Amino acid sequence: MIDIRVIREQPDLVKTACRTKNAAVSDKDVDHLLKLDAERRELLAKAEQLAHERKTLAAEGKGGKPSDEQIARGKQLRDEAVAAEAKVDDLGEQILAIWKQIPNLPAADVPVGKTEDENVVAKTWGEPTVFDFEPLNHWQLADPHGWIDKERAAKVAGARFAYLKGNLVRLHFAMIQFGMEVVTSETILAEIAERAGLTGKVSTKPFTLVMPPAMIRTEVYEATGRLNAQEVTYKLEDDDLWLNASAEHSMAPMYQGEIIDETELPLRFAGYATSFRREAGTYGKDTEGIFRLHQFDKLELESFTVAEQSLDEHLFMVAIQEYLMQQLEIPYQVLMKCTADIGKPNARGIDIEAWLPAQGKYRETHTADLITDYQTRRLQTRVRRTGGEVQLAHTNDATAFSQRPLIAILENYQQADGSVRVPAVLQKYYGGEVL
RNA sequence: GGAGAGGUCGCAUAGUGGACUAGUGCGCCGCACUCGAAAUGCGGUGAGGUCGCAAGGCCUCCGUGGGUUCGAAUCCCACCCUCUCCGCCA
Repeated sequence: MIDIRVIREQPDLVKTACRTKNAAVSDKDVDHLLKLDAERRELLAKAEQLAHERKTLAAEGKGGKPSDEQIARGKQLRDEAVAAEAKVDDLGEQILAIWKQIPNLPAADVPVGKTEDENVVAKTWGEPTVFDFEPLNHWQLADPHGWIDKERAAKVAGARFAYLKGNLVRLHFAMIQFGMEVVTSETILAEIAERAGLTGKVSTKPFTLVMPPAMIRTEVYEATGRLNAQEVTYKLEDDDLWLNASAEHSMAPMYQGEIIDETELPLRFAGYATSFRREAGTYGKDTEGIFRLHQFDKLELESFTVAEQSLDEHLFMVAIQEYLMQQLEIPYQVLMKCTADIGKPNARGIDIEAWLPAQGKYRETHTADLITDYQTRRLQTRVRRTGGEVQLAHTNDATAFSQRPLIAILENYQQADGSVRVPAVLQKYYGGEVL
Protein backbone atom coordinates (compact mmCIF):
# COMPACT_ATOMS: atom_id res chain seq x y z
CA MET A 1 0.00 0.00 0.00
CA ILE A 2 1.08 3.55 -0.54
CA ASP A 3 1.28 6.19 2.17
CA ILE A 4 -2.25 7.44 2.86
CA ARG A 5 -0.81 10.90 3.44
CA VAL A 6 0.22 10.96 -0.21
CA ILE A 7 -3.37 10.17 -1.17
CA ARG A 8 -4.59 12.99 1.07
CA GLU A 9 -2.02 15.54 0.02
CA GLN A 10 -1.48 14.70 -3.65
CA PRO A 11 -4.65 13.02 -4.88
CA ASP A 12 -4.02 14.08 -8.47
CA LEU A 13 -0.66 12.31 -8.48
CA VAL A 14 -2.35 9.18 -7.21
CA LYS A 15 -5.14 9.39 -9.77
CA THR A 16 -2.62 9.76 -12.57
CA ALA A 17 -0.74 6.71 -11.32
CA CYS A 18 -3.96 4.69 -11.21
CA ARG A 19 -4.70 5.65 -14.79
CA THR A 20 -1.24 5.05 -16.24
CA LYS A 21 -0.95 1.72 -14.44
CA ASN A 22 -4.39 0.54 -15.60
CA ALA A 23 -5.38 0.07 -11.98
CA ALA A 24 -8.83 -1.07 -10.93
CA VAL A 25 -9.29 2.28 -9.17
CA SER A 26 -10.96 5.28 -10.77
CA ASP A 27 -10.69 8.97 -9.92
CA LYS A 28 -14.08 8.59 -8.28
CA ASP A 29 -12.78 5.80 -6.05
CA VAL A 30 -9.92 7.99 -4.89
CA ASP A 31 -12.31 10.85 -4.12
CA HIS A 32 -14.57 8.42 -2.29
CA LEU A 33 -11.64 7.16 -0.24
CA LEU A 34 -10.76 10.72 0.75
CA LYS A 35 -14.33 11.41 1.78
CA LEU A 36 -14.46 8.23 3.87
CA ASP A 37 -11.10 9.09 5.39
CA ALA A 38 -12.23 12.54 6.48
CA GLU A 39 -15.41 11.05 7.89
CA ARG A 40 -13.51 8.38 9.73
CA ARG A 41 -11.14 10.82 11.36
CA GLU A 42 -14.03 12.92 12.56
CA LEU A 43 -15.73 9.88 14.10
CA LEU A 44 -12.43 8.70 15.50
CA ALA A 45 -12.16 11.86 17.58
CA LYS A 46 -15.57 11.11 19.09
CA ALA A 47 -14.74 7.46 19.71
CA GLU A 48 -11.49 8.42 21.41
CA GLN A 49 -13.28 10.93 23.61
CA LEU A 50 -15.70 8.20 24.71
CA ALA A 51 -12.82 5.81 25.37
CA HIS A 52 -11.23 8.48 27.52
CA GLU A 53 -14.40 8.95 29.56
CA ARG A 54 -14.75 5.20 30.05
CA LYS A 55 -11.20 4.95 31.26
CA THR A 56 -11.70 7.78 33.72
CA LEU A 57 -14.87 6.19 35.04
CA ALA A 58 -13.22 2.78 35.39
CA ALA A 59 -10.41 4.39 37.42
CA GLU A 60 -13.01 5.76 39.80
CA GLY A 61 -14.14 2.22 40.50
CA LYS A 62 -10.84 1.25 42.09
CA GLY A 63 -12.43 1.23 45.58
CA GLY A 64 -14.40 -1.84 44.54
CA LYS A 65 -18.01 -0.75 44.93
CA PRO A 66 -19.29 1.43 42.14
CA SER A 67 -22.58 3.17 42.77
CA ASP A 68 -25.68 2.39 40.75
CA GLU A 69 -25.26 5.71 39.00
CA GLN A 70 -21.70 4.87 38.07
CA ILE A 71 -22.75 1.51 36.67
CA ALA A 72 -25.57 3.09 34.70
CA ARG A 73 -23.22 5.76 33.35
CA GLY A 74 -20.69 3.05 32.49
CA LYS A 75 -23.25 1.02 30.58
CA GLN A 76 -24.33 4.05 28.63
CA LEU A 77 -20.77 5.02 27.81
CA ARG A 78 -19.99 1.45 26.80
CA ASP A 79 -22.90 1.29 24.38
CA GLU A 80 -22.01 4.65 22.85
CA ALA A 81 -18.35 3.69 22.56
CA VAL A 82 -19.11 0.32 20.98
CA ALA A 83 -21.37 2.02 18.42
CA ALA A 84 -18.79 4.70 17.64
CA GLU A 85 -15.98 2.19 17.30
CA ALA A 86 -18.08 0.00 15.03
CA LYS A 87 -18.61 2.95 12.71
CA VAL A 88 -14.92 3.79 12.74
CA ASP A 89 -14.00 0.18 12.00
CA ASP A 90 -16.55 -0.07 9.24
CA LEU A 91 -15.20 3.06 7.56
CA GLY A 92 -11.69 1.73 8.07
CA GLU A 93 -12.58 -1.43 6.17
CA GLN A 94 -14.19 0.51 3.36
CA ILE A 95 -11.09 2.69 3.13
CA LEU A 96 -8.77 -0.31 3.15
CA ALA A 97 -10.72 -1.99 0.36
CA ILE A 98 -9.94 0.93 -1.96
CA TRP A 99 -6.52 1.70 -0.50
CA LYS A 100 -5.28 -1.84 -1.16
CA GLN A 101 -6.10 -1.46 -4.82
CA ILE A 102 -4.15 1.74 -5.32
CA PRO A 103 -0.90 0.85 -7.06
CA ASN A 104 2.55 2.06 -6.13
CA LEU A 105 3.54 5.34 -7.76
CA PRO A 106 5.81 4.83 -10.75
CA ALA A 107 9.32 6.26 -10.54
CA ALA A 108 9.96 9.39 -12.59
CA ASP A 109 11.83 7.60 -15.37
CA VAL A 110 9.25 4.88 -15.99
CA PRO A 111 7.82 5.31 -19.50
CA VAL A 112 4.09 5.92 -19.60
CA GLY A 113 2.29 3.33 -21.67
CA LYS A 114 -1.05 1.63 -22.07
CA THR A 115 0.17 -1.86 -22.95
CA GLU A 116 3.38 -3.84 -22.81
CA ASP A 117 4.02 -2.80 -26.41
CA GLU A 118 5.13 0.52 -25.04
CA ASN A 119 7.98 -0.93 -23.02
CA VAL A 120 11.27 0.64 -23.99
CA VAL A 121 14.41 -1.22 -24.98
CA ALA A 122 17.07 0.44 -22.87
CA LYS A 123 20.03 -1.60 -24.00
CA THR A 124 21.03 -4.49 -26.20
CA TRP A 125 23.98 -6.73 -25.44
CA GLY A 126 25.56 -9.08 -27.94
CA GLU A 127 24.38 -9.91 -31.43
CA PRO A 128 21.67 -12.43 -32.28
CA THR A 129 23.42 -15.76 -32.68
CA VAL A 130 24.18 -16.66 -36.29
CA PHE A 131 23.89 -20.25 -37.50
CA ASP A 132 24.88 -21.80 -40.81
CA PHE A 133 21.95 -24.16 -40.43
CA GLU A 134 18.29 -23.80 -39.49
CA PRO A 135 18.25 -23.56 -35.68
CA LEU A 136 15.82 -25.75 -33.78
CA ASN A 137 13.69 -24.65 -30.87
CA HIS A 138 14.36 -25.95 -27.37
CA TRP A 139 11.79 -28.73 -27.36
CA GLN A 140 13.00 -30.01 -30.71
CA LEU A 141 16.53 -30.05 -29.32
CA ALA A 142 15.36 -31.78 -26.14
CA ASP A 143 13.26 -34.41 -27.88
CA PRO A 144 15.91 -36.88 -29.09
CA HIS A 145 17.44 -36.94 -25.60
CA GLY A 146 14.17 -37.17 -23.71
CA TRP A 147 15.09 -34.08 -21.68
CA ILE A 148 11.51 -32.83 -21.53
CA ASP A 149 8.54 -35.16 -21.14
CA LYS A 150 5.29 -33.27 -21.07
CA GLU A 151 3.02 -36.07 -22.27
CA ARG A 152 3.65 -38.21 -19.22
CA ALA A 153 3.58 -35.13 -16.99
CA ALA A 154 0.13 -34.37 -18.39
CA LYS A 155 -1.07 -37.83 -17.39
CA VAL A 156 0.17 -37.25 -13.87
CA ALA A 157 -0.45 -33.57 -13.24
CA GLY A 158 -2.08 -32.09 -16.31
CA ALA A 159 -1.08 -29.54 -18.92
CA ARG A 160 1.84 -27.18 -18.33
CA PHE A 161 3.83 -29.62 -16.26
CA ALA A 162 6.98 -31.38 -17.33
CA TYR A 163 9.42 -34.02 -16.33
CA LEU A 164 12.84 -32.47 -16.85
CA LYS A 165 15.26 -35.30 -17.30
CA GLY A 166 18.85 -36.35 -17.73
CA ASN A 167 21.48 -33.81 -18.68
CA LEU A 168 19.01 -30.95 -18.75
CA VAL A 169 18.65 -31.42 -15.01
CA ARG A 170 22.42 -31.48 -14.69
CA LEU A 171 22.58 -28.25 -16.68
CA HIS A 172 19.94 -26.67 -14.47
CA PHE A 173 21.90 -27.33 -11.33
CA ALA A 174 25.16 -26.23 -12.97
CA MET A 175 23.51 -22.90 -13.76
CA ILE A 176 22.10 -22.57 -10.25
CA GLN A 177 25.52 -23.43 -8.77
CA PHE A 178 27.06 -20.73 -10.90
CA GLY A 179 24.40 -18.21 -9.84
CA MET A 180 24.91 -19.04 -6.19
CA GLU A 181 28.64 -18.57 -6.51
CA VAL A 182 28.23 -15.13 -8.10
CA VAL A 183 25.76 -13.73 -5.59
CA THR A 184 27.65 -15.01 -2.56
CA SER A 185 31.04 -13.67 -3.67
CA GLU A 186 31.89 -10.24 -2.35
CA THR A 187 34.73 -9.98 -4.89
CA ILE A 188 32.47 -10.63 -7.86
CA LEU A 189 29.74 -8.34 -6.49
CA ALA A 190 32.32 -5.55 -6.11
CA GLU A 191 33.37 -6.10 -9.71
CA ILE A 192 29.75 -5.97 -10.88
CA ALA A 193 29.15 -2.77 -8.91
CA GLU A 194 32.23 -1.21 -10.43
CA ARG A 195 31.20 -2.10 -13.98
CA ALA A 196 27.77 -0.61 -13.35
CA GLY A 197 29.22 2.61 -11.95
CA LEU A 198 27.75 1.81 -8.56
CA THR A 199 30.95 1.60 -6.55
CA GLY A 200 30.45 3.40 -3.26
CA LYS A 201 26.72 3.63 -3.93
CA VAL A 202 25.82 0.04 -3.14
CA SER A 203 27.09 -2.42 -0.59
CA THR A 204 29.12 -5.38 -1.80
CA LYS A 205 27.69 -7.56 0.94
CA PRO A 206 27.06 -11.09 -0.33
CA PHE A 207 23.57 -12.54 -0.55
CA THR A 208 22.67 -15.18 2.01
CA LEU A 209 21.42 -18.39 0.42
CA VAL A 210 17.92 -19.37 1.48
CA MET A 211 15.57 -22.27 0.90
CA PRO A 212 12.30 -20.65 2.01
CA PRO A 213 8.90 -22.14 2.77
CA ALA A 214 6.97 -22.81 -0.42
CA MET A 215 3.63 -22.18 1.28
CA ILE A 216 2.34 -18.95 2.67
CA ARG A 217 -0.60 -18.04 4.87
CA THR A 218 -3.40 -15.98 3.41
CA GLU A 219 -2.89 -13.01 5.68
CA VAL A 220 0.82 -12.87 5.01
CA TYR A 221 0.48 -13.43 1.28
CA GLU A 222 -2.05 -10.62 1.07
CA ALA A 223 0.29 -8.30 2.88
CA THR A 224 2.98 -8.85 0.27
CA GLY A 225 0.58 -7.55 -2.36
CA ARG A 226 1.35 -10.62 -4.45
CA LEU A 227 -1.64 -12.84 -3.80
CA ASN A 228 -3.51 -13.22 -7.06
CA ALA A 229 -6.02 -16.01 -6.66
CA GLN A 230 -7.60 -15.38 -10.05
CA GLU A 231 -4.60 -15.77 -12.28
CA VAL A 232 -1.54 -16.89 -10.39
CA THR A 233 -1.73 -18.38 -6.94
CA TYR A 234 -2.71 -21.91 -6.01
CA LYS A 235 -4.71 -22.44 -2.81
CA LEU A 236 -4.44 -25.52 -0.63
CA GLU A 237 -7.92 -26.75 -0.01
CA ASP A 238 -7.70 -27.97 3.57
CA ASP A 239 -5.35 -25.35 4.95
CA ASP A 240 -5.07 -21.61 5.12
CA LEU A 241 -2.09 -21.83 2.79
CA TRP A 242 -1.13 -20.92 -0.76
CA LEU A 243 1.72 -22.23 -2.88
CA ASN A 244 4.29 -19.53 -3.49
CA ALA A 245 4.62 -18.23 -7.02
CA SER A 246 8.17 -17.11 -6.34
CA ALA A 247 10.68 -17.34 -3.51
CA GLU A 248 10.21 -13.59 -3.32
CA HIS A 249 6.75 -14.13 -1.90
CA SER A 250 8.02 -16.02 1.12
CA MET A 251 11.18 -13.92 1.56
CA ALA A 252 9.52 -10.50 1.47
CA PRO A 253 7.50 -11.22 4.63
CA MET A 254 10.47 -12.71 6.54
CA TYR A 255 10.84 -9.63 8.70
CA GLN A 256 7.15 -8.92 9.08
CA GLY A 257 6.46 -6.89 12.21
CA GLU A 258 10.15 -6.40 12.94
CA ILE A 259 12.30 -3.34 13.32
CA ILE A 260 15.69 -3.99 11.75
CA ASP A 261 18.73 -2.12 12.98
CA GLU A 262 20.20 -0.02 10.18
CA THR A 263 23.65 -1.48 10.83
CA GLU A 264 22.36 -4.84 9.56
CA LEU A 265 21.40 -3.43 6.18
CA PRO A 266 21.30 -4.27 3.41
CA LEU A 267 19.73 -7.63 4.17
CA ARG A 268 20.29 -9.67 1.04
CA PHE A 269 18.91 -13.10 0.30
CA ALA A 270 19.15 -15.47 -2.64
CA GLY A 271 16.26 -17.88 -2.28
CA TYR A 272 15.90 -21.13 -4.16
CA ALA A 273 12.36 -22.40 -4.37
CA THR A 274 9.97 -24.27 -6.56
CA SER A 275 7.42 -21.76 -7.76
CA PHE A 276 3.83 -22.48 -8.72
CA ARG A 277 1.63 -20.45 -11.04
CA ARG A 278 -1.87 -21.09 -12.30
CA GLU A 279 -1.22 -19.19 -15.54
CA ALA A 280 -4.95 -18.60 -15.92
CA GLY A 281 -5.64 -16.43 -18.92
CA THR A 282 -2.59 -17.65 -20.80
CA TYR A 283 -4.33 -20.52 -22.55
CA GLY A 284 -2.80 -21.09 -25.92
CA LYS A 285 0.29 -19.04 -25.12
CA ASP A 286 3.67 -20.72 -25.09
CA THR A 287 2.09 -24.12 -24.83
CA GLU A 288 5.09 -25.99 -26.14
CA GLY A 289 8.34 -26.56 -24.34
CA ILE A 290 9.09 -25.30 -20.86
CA PHE A 291 8.72 -21.56 -21.32
CA ARG A 292 5.52 -21.32 -19.33
CA LEU A 293 4.83 -24.06 -16.81
CA HIS A 294 2.73 -24.31 -13.69
CA GLN A 295 5.83 -25.23 -11.75
CA PHE A 296 9.46 -24.21 -12.03
CA ASP A 297 12.53 -23.83 -9.88
CA LYS A 298 14.11 -20.45 -9.45
CA LEU A 299 16.93 -18.67 -7.67
CA GLU A 300 15.57 -15.30 -6.64
CA LEU A 301 17.20 -12.23 -5.09
CA GLU A 302 15.50 -10.22 -2.36
CA SER A 303 16.85 -7.33 -0.37
CA PHE A 304 15.84 -4.93 2.36
CA THR A 305 17.27 -1.44 2.34
CA VAL A 306 16.37 2.12 3.27
CA ALA A 307 14.63 4.68 1.08
CA GLU A 308 17.75 6.41 -0.22
CA GLN A 309 19.35 3.15 -1.25
CA SER A 310 16.60 1.16 -2.85
CA LEU A 311 16.95 2.61 -6.35
CA ASP A 312 20.68 1.85 -6.44
CA GLU A 313 19.97 -1.60 -5.05
CA HIS A 314 17.51 -2.10 -7.89
CA LEU A 315 20.08 -0.98 -10.47
CA PHE A 316 22.60 -3.28 -8.83
CA MET A 317 20.27 -6.24 -9.15
CA VAL A 318 19.86 -5.49 -12.84
CA ALA A 319 23.66 -5.30 -13.12
CA ILE A 320 23.90 -8.73 -11.48
CA GLN A 321 21.37 -10.13 -13.93
CA GLU A 322 23.28 -8.68 -16.85
CA TYR A 323 26.52 -10.09 -15.49
CA LEU A 324 24.98 -13.56 -15.25
CA MET A 325 23.76 -13.42 -18.83
CA GLN A 326 27.02 -11.99 -20.10
CA GLN A 327 28.95 -14.76 -18.41
CA LEU A 328 26.68 -17.26 -20.13
CA GLU A 329 27.33 -15.29 -23.34
CA ILE A 330 23.67 -15.14 -24.22
CA PRO A 331 22.56 -12.12 -26.27
CA TYR A 332 19.91 -10.11 -24.48
CA GLN A 333 18.13 -6.83 -24.27
CA VAL A 334 17.19 -4.78 -21.23
CA LEU A 335 13.63 -3.63 -21.21
CA MET A 336 12.41 -0.66 -19.27
CA LYS A 337 8.84 -1.67 -18.54
CA CYS A 338 6.18 0.97 -18.97
CA THR A 339 3.57 1.98 -16.39
CA ALA A 340 1.05 -0.55 -17.70
CA ASP A 341 3.47 -3.45 -17.37
CA ILE A 342 5.44 -2.94 -14.14
CA GLY A 343 2.76 -4.28 -11.85
CA LYS A 344 0.82 -2.85 -8.97
CA PRO A 345 3.48 -2.96 -6.22
CA ASN A 346 6.28 -1.68 -8.44
CA ALA A 347 7.78 1.75 -8.65
CA ARG A 348 10.04 0.56 -11.44
CA GLY A 349 10.45 -2.70 -13.31
CA ILE A 350 13.12 -4.03 -15.62
CA ASP A 351 12.99 -7.18 -17.71
CA ILE A 352 15.88 -8.93 -19.30
CA GLU A 353 14.98 -10.71 -22.47
CA ALA A 354 17.24 -13.34 -23.96
CA TRP A 355 17.61 -13.95 -27.66
CA LEU A 356 15.82 -17.13 -28.71
CA PRO A 357 17.02 -17.97 -32.24
CA ALA A 358 14.23 -20.40 -33.10
CA GLN A 359 11.58 -17.81 -32.25
CA GLY A 360 13.66 -15.07 -33.78
CA LYS A 361 12.94 -12.77 -30.88
CA TYR A 362 13.91 -11.73 -27.41
CA ARG A 363 11.92 -13.38 -24.64
CA GLU A 364 11.74 -12.60 -20.94
CA THR A 365 14.11 -14.52 -18.67
CA HIS A 366 14.56 -12.09 -15.78
CA THR A 367 12.62 -9.42 -13.95
CA ALA A 368 13.83 -6.86 -11.43
CA ASP A 369 11.37 -5.00 -9.24
CA LEU A 370 11.73 -1.83 -7.20
CA ILE A 371 8.93 -2.07 -4.65
CA THR A 372 9.93 0.81 -2.34
CA ASP A 373 7.80 0.66 0.83
CA TYR A 374 4.68 -0.71 -0.87
CA GLN A 375 5.01 -4.16 0.72
CA THR A 376 6.60 -3.16 3.99
CA ARG A 377 3.80 -0.76 4.92
CA ARG A 378 1.40 -3.66 5.35
CA LEU A 379 4.07 -6.06 6.51
CA GLN A 380 5.30 -3.50 9.03
CA THR A 381 8.94 -4.25 8.27
CA ARG A 382 10.80 -1.26 9.55
CA VAL A 383 14.31 0.05 10.07
CA ARG A 384 15.72 1.86 13.05
CA ARG A 385 18.05 4.42 11.56
CA THR A 386 21.32 5.19 13.31
CA GLY A 387 19.77 8.46 14.48
CA GLY A 388 16.98 6.51 16.20
CA GLU A 389 14.22 7.26 13.74
CA VAL A 390 12.01 4.35 12.66
CA GLN A 391 11.17 4.14 8.96
CA LEU A 392 9.61 1.61 6.64
CA ALA A 393 12.17 -0.62 4.93
CA HIS A 394 12.33 -0.79 1.16
CA THR A 395 12.29 -4.09 -0.70
CA ASN A 396 13.76 -5.13 -4.02
CA ASP A 397 13.50 -8.40 -5.79
CA ALA A 398 15.00 -9.83 -8.96
CA THR A 399 15.42 -13.12 -10.73
CA ALA A 400 18.88 -14.65 -10.59
CA PHE A 401 18.05 -17.75 -12.61
CA SER A 402 14.71 -19.25 -13.43
CA GLN A 403 14.47 -22.22 -15.80
CA ARG A 404 13.98 -19.99 -18.82
CA PRO A 405 17.71 -19.36 -19.33
CA LEU A 406 17.99 -23.10 -19.97
CA ILE A 407 15.90 -22.49 -23.06
CA ALA A 408 18.25 -19.71 -24.12
CA ILE A 409 21.26 -21.97 -23.56
CA LEU A 410 19.76 -24.82 -25.59
CA GLU A 411 18.81 -22.61 -28.48
CA ASN A 412 21.90 -20.39 -28.61
CA TYR A 413 24.43 -23.15 -27.99
CA GLN A 414 23.01 -25.71 -30.43
CA GLN A 415 25.16 -27.29 -33.10
CA ALA A 416 24.33 -28.61 -36.55
CA ASP A 417 24.14 -32.20 -35.31
CA GLY A 418 21.54 -31.29 -32.72
CA SER A 419 23.94 -31.42 -29.82
CA VAL A 420 24.30 -28.50 -27.41
CA ARG A 421 27.54 -27.06 -26.08
CA VAL A 422 27.76 -26.15 -22.40
CA PRO A 423 28.54 -22.45 -21.80
CA ALA A 424 32.21 -22.14 -20.79
CA VAL A 425 31.40 -20.70 -17.39
CA LEU A 426 29.13 -23.64 -16.53
CA GLN A 427 31.47 -26.42 -17.65
CA LYS A 428 33.18 -26.87 -14.32
CA TYR A 429 29.82 -27.26 -12.59
CA TYR A 430 28.36 -29.41 -15.33
CA GLY A 431 31.39 -31.61 -15.66
CA GLY A 432 31.63 -31.57 -19.42
CA GLU A 433 31.58 -29.45 -22.56
CA VAL A 434 28.63 -30.90 -24.44
CA LEU A 435 25.18 -31.68 -23.22
C1' G B 1 -3.10 -36.32 14.94
C1' G B 2 -3.58 -37.06 20.83
C1' A B 3 -2.29 -35.32 26.07
C1' G B 4 -0.12 -31.52 29.05
C1' A B 5 2.50 -26.71 30.01
C1' G B 6 3.24 -21.90 28.35
C1' G B 7 3.33 -16.84 25.17
C1' U B 8 3.75 -9.70 29.54
C1' C B 9 8.21 -3.50 27.21
C1' G B 10 15.18 -5.02 23.59
C1' C B 11 16.28 -9.40 27.37
C1' A B 12 14.77 -11.51 32.14
C1' U B 13 10.86 -11.44 35.43
C1' A B 14 6.32 -9.62 38.71
C1' G B 15 1.34 -9.24 37.97
C1' U B 16 -5.09 -14.32 38.47
C1' G B 17 -11.08 -8.56 38.12
C1' G B 18 -10.54 -1.86 40.05
C1' A B 19 -3.64 2.15 42.62
C1' C B 20 -1.73 -1.78 35.79
C1' U B 21 -2.18 5.16 33.64
C1' A B 22 1.93 -2.49 33.40
C1' G B 23 6.19 -2.79 38.59
C1' U B 24 11.37 -4.48 39.14
C1' G B 25 16.28 -6.00 37.36
C1' C B 26 19.57 -6.06 33.17
C1' G B 27 20.74 -3.49 28.81
C1' C B 28 20.78 1.29 26.45
C1' C B 29 20.87 6.98 26.50
C1' G B 30 21.78 11.56 29.24
C1' C B 31 23.60 14.11 33.53
C1' A B 32 26.51 14.35 38.17
C1' C B 33 31.03 12.72 40.62
C1' U B 34 36.35 11.90 38.17
C1' C B 35 42.48 14.14 35.16
C1' G B 36 40.03 10.01 32.59
C1' A B 37 37.54 5.50 33.40
C1' A B 38 35.22 1.95 36.53
C1' A B 39 31.96 1.96 40.47
C1' U B 40 28.04 4.86 42.37
C1' G B 41 23.91 8.32 42.26
C1' C B 42 19.95 10.89 39.62
C1' G B 43 16.84 11.19 35.34
C1' G B 44 15.14 9.00 30.84
C1' U B 45 14.12 4.72 27.80
C1' G B 46 8.71 1.14 22.72
C1' A B 47 5.34 1.15 18.42
C1' G B 48 1.01 2.92 15.86
C1' G B 49 -2.96 6.43 15.33
C1' U B 50 -5.21 11.18 15.98
C1' C B 51 -5.62 16.54 17.22
C1' G B 52 -2.18 20.71 17.24
C1' C B 53 2.03 25.96 13.85
C1' A B 54 4.42 24.16 18.10
C1' A B 55 4.84 22.77 23.09
C1' G B 56 2.08 19.01 24.04
C1' G B 57 -2.73 16.39 24.67
C1' C B 58 -5.63 12.10 23.88
C1' C B 59 -6.56 6.96 22.05
C1' U B 60 -4.82 1.91 20.87
C1' C B 61 -1.28 -2.17 21.62
C1' C B 62 0.33 -7.70 27.47
C1' G B 63 0.53 -13.95 20.85
C1' U B 64 -4.13 -13.00 17.33
C1' G B 65 -9.42 -12.47 17.00
C1' G B 66 -14.05 -12.61 19.51
C1' G B 67 -16.94 -12.62 24.24
C1' U B 68 -18.36 -11.65 29.63
C1' U B 69 -18.17 -7.09 32.92
C1' C B 70 -19.67 -0.48 35.08
C1' G B 71 -14.28 -2.09 34.71
C1' A B 72 -9.93 -7.38 31.64
C1' A B 73 -2.76 -8.54 31.18
C1' U B 74 -6.04 -11.15 34.72
C1' C B 75 -12.32 -14.69 33.46
C1' C B 76 -14.62 -17.48 28.91
C1' C B 77 -14.31 -19.22 23.53
C1' A B 78 -11.64 -19.96 18.94
C1' C B 79 -7.16 -19.75 16.43
C1' C B 80 -1.66 -19.13 15.93
C1' C B 81 3.06 -20.15 17.91
C1' U B 82 6.70 -22.43 21.49
C1' C B 83 8.06 -26.43 24.84
C1' U B 84 7.37 -31.72 26.98
C1' C B 85 5.45 -36.61 26.13
C1' C B 86 2.84 -40.15 22.76
C1' G B 87 1.70 -41.56 17.65
C1' C B 88 3.31 -41.11 12.52
C1' C B 89 7.29 -39.92 9.38
C1' A B 90 12.26 -38.08 5.13
